[in-house]
Amino acid sequence: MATIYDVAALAGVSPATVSRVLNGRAVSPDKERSVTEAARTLNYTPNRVARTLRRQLSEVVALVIPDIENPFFTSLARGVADTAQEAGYSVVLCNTDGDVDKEQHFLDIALSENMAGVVLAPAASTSVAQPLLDRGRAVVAVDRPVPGANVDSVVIDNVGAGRLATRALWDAGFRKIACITGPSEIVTAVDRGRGWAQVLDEISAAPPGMHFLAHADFRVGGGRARMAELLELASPPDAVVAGNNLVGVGALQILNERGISPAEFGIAVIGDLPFSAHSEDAVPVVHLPTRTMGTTAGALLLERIDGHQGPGRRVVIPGELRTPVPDPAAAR
Amino acid sequence: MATIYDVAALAGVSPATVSRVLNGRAVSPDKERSVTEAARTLNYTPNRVARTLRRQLSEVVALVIPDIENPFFTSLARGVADTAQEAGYSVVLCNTDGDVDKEQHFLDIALSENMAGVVLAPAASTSVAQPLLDRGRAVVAVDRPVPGANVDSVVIDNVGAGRLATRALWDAGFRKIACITGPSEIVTAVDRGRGWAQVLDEISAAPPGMHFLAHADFRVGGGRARMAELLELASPPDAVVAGNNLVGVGALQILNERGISPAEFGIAVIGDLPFSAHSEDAVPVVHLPTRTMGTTAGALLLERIDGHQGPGRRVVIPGELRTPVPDPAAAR
DNA sequence: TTGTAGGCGTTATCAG
DNA sequence: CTGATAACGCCTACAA
Repeated sequence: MATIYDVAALAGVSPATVSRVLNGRAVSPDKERSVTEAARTLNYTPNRVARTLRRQLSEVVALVIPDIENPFFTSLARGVADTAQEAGYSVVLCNTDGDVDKEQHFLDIALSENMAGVVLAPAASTSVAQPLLDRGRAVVAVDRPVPGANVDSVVIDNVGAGRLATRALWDAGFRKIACITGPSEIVTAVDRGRGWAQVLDEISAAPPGMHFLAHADFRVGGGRARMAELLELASPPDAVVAGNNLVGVGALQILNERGISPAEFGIAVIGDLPFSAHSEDAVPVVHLPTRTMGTTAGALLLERIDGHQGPGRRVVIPGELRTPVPDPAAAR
Repeated sequence: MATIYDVAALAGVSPATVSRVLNGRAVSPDKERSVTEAARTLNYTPNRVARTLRRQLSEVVALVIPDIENPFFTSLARGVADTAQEAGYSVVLCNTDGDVDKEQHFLDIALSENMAGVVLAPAASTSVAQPLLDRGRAVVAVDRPVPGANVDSVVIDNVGAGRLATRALWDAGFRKIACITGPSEIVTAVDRGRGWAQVLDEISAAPPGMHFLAHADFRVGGGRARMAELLELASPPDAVVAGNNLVGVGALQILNERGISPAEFGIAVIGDLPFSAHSEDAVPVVHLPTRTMGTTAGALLLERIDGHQGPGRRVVIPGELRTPVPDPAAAR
């Protein structure tokens, strides 16, 4: 591998001059030309490892997410990648599988690899990015907050999303509305459940009890299991709010398997249903602009990397209710 | 950040001895103890950048894929990550968006970051990993082959998968079977189309012409567009083979929107339908063991990293036809 | 503007 | 078994 010394020798200048050319600093035009030419003929590529060691900072940012198979997070990832790559940073994606230890491991690596920053969708509320912050590294939390004074966060208005979904079902005439949200350790999940409870407390003469609030894991299997249980209840609900996209898929699976139509049993989903092949799936959905969350998080991260100081900023992004329009083709 | 010198000073030994302890080399027990203790009290973490610079090789492998939003690739990614992390390597995921330039960029970075290896799902058949191979880096191609003598590859038996899907439709009684496959630049897509053509040539008295073979991009939108076109044909098909999972989703969308049931118009999909909420989607599917592809690719990569020499190995993984079982609940 | 030289933190070589 | 020392490739004072 050609080094900066090889280029310098071929160009007849010092390594320092080569470095200057590479980094766009003032150099006399003729030397600049001979350096770029020498670099090209040697097929020279700067060694990023050495550069990082010297500069104490690499041009890589990490994106740490709990579930790479959830379209919510892959869409988010694209947003982050777009802004970061725009600014010349490479993005490496780390999947924690919701495992706090794996997450910690990745954060350790981000630190010891001198990565410029981390966008973190924390697996749990105990996630700790303090070592990174102590070293002055940029950290932005996304989807869920992270403890720490100087971390920016980009989150959904989860209470509001829960309210929108619940309200949509109420307005459609359903009166016994249940909710399947995520694990009680995940703030996002709890908040969506709170939104559900708020609306019903405000609006309903007889708000349902807590037996209408189910906690699933945020996967298809969780949605299936809780949905099936709700239907077994002695006094079952007539509608359900699904706490995220995958829970929504699971719940819809159960309803479809049992031949229950959306007209008889209402369902509204928080988050966008992935890869839906059916217009019957055009249930009310609270659209979550995941890509925007990603670009926003990326922008905040870049600002921090560029030296922005100050306390953690908090960007709250509202969900947007989308009720299906009657489809003339399907209604034929 | 504590360095190896700090630890050495606190433990009363030389940096070299600390390094030996860290790397599990022979050291007297008492010194070993004082070193580990000093490391703990200083909260010492080895600087991976410096280590990589010195060793000329990092403990990171890259996985380069064309579409992070396609479950086919995320599942693959989990397989690769599992085996690689098992062996102590960190996996960084790079999304090329099918863009050859982005792909090249990531390969350059893998090189200049001294990464140990790359698992590459190439965006195009022109993808060139030669610079990596020249530097002795491990490279494994997955899903699609890559030019180069010493690259191992893990691919689907795409012709076989095309045959299975087509045969399933034929056996179900359909006689005018079309095929929507991927771009003609992608070998995977072409091979699946060849499988389709083979079966019909062998089995049909009047094999369809090439106007029954449509090339879409491998996305939902592509499946939709081509499916709609096929239905407009003066003499339309009565069944279709979808060339991948996303094309399958798109084709199903069109069929569902028009109220066409799988009984009247047959569809078989190569690849697993993601997040399906409907048992009507239980169409014949050629299951592709993506996770296994990932673990296999990871294993081959690790062998190469460990010094395995020799010409490129080729692992071909068969698809597996899964026909839906009649669902008593849905049939009620 | 240009060159010299030192150091980023680690590991490997070579004496002892 | 242990320690001093020289790299790994680059950047950046500092000096010219």
